[in-house]
Amino acid sequence: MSRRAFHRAPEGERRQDLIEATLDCIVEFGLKGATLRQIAIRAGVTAGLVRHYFDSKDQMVAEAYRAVIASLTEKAEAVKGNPETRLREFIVINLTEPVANSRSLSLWAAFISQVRVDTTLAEIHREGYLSFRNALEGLLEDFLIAKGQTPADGECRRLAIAINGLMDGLWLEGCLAADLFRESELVTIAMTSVEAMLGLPLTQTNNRT
Amino acid sequence: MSRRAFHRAPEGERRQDLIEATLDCIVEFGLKGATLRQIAIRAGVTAGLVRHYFDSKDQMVAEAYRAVIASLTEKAEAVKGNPETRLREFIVINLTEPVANSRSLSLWAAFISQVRVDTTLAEIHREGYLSFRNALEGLLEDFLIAKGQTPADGECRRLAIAINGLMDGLWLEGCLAADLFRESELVTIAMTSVEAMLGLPLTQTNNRT
DNA sequence: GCAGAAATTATTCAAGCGTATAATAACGCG
DNA sequence: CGCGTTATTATACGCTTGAATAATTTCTGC
Repeated sequence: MSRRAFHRAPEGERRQDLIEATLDCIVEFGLKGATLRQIAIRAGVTAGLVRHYFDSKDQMVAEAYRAVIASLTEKAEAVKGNPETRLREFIVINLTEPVANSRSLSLWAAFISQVRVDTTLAEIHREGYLSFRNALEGLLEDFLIAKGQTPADGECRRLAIAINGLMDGLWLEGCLAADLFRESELVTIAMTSVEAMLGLPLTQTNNRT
Repeated sequence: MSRRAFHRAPEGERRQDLIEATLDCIVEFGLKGATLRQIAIRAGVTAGLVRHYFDSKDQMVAEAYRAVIASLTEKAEAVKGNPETRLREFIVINLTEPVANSRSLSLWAAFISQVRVDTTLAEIHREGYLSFRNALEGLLEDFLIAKGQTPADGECRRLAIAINGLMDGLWLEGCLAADLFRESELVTIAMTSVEAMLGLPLTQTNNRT
């Protein structure tokens, strides 16, 4: 009787593989189809191994959610350049691959639908949302100040909410039905709309050709 | 040995009760927690009855999704009045109760996350989305024409996409974190933003005091 | 108020779930 | 090279799931 051959992976790597496999399964089979056995198959291990790396399946799923949030926000929070460029880049990043695609939406929706059920997930969510909106608010403040304006109290907050809403919504549309839009149509719409909301142009600067 | 007492309900009523119970369970326990037994408890019947009214649990869930879509769109599509009032009303309806609340979002997200998994749900979704956006596009066209404009080809489509995106996003924010916004703050933000995007004021008309 | 139809309950079933535990293979270190 | 550690597999367990079927109650029409 011979057992399956295997190799011992470094802890961090295996954990990441398991999380990635979890996300793959959620996308492909939904949250309820993402069983330990399916996840294990996807990760190329056996189901029992999960509990060697995580206290429970639920804990692994929560960490997988953290990974999703991170993948949705990390790029946008790392933009560099002058305020105008950063604001433009922020918009572009959030409305194009890899942030905007149907896989991201599937994952995001799967977890959001659990926020009411699982308080752990609810916390992870709120953290991510606030940090994202604060980043946008900072971007807007920098931009307005750079344009010589002194935004009134609460003005940046109001704009951040509105623009965040607009971008969430366009992101949603882009993820749900990418085929209904021409290439980069959503980015153009977002730029035009944000310009209208700010009452200022977002001229393309610093673009290398 | 005595069995549980019961009464025979009219077909339509019982079906509706079962669908309602299904949605309640999805909100409270998530899609994977919405089991036949839980649903039956909620509906005040026993689990076996479900298959007397539906071919399978999956079919019942699909019909429950149809009901959700209908509840999210029926009010907005019934607005009356002149174009400006209808546009205003459309915005208000979609950003206030009962369309905008955390229950709606939970349900919507639960189903959206399954769109990739279940082709039946995917069809129901696309139908609902397009009919909603078309309604908005018609509203915008009527409004612009009433304002003496002759919108260029594709202009209404572009505006409908952008405004639909904005409203989806604000709806999302309102559902996710209602406590972060003052009463009707989102409606105000939406109005201001739409005015900016259209380049036209949305004066409050026909309001009875 | 009885008979027949059918709505509802009760029970059973196989499959799949997450978890627990024991056996074993791989690797690092002397 | 062999030994101990532990990452990994394998197996078993108790429970829940959706579905199927049988038993029973309710209701309608006469």
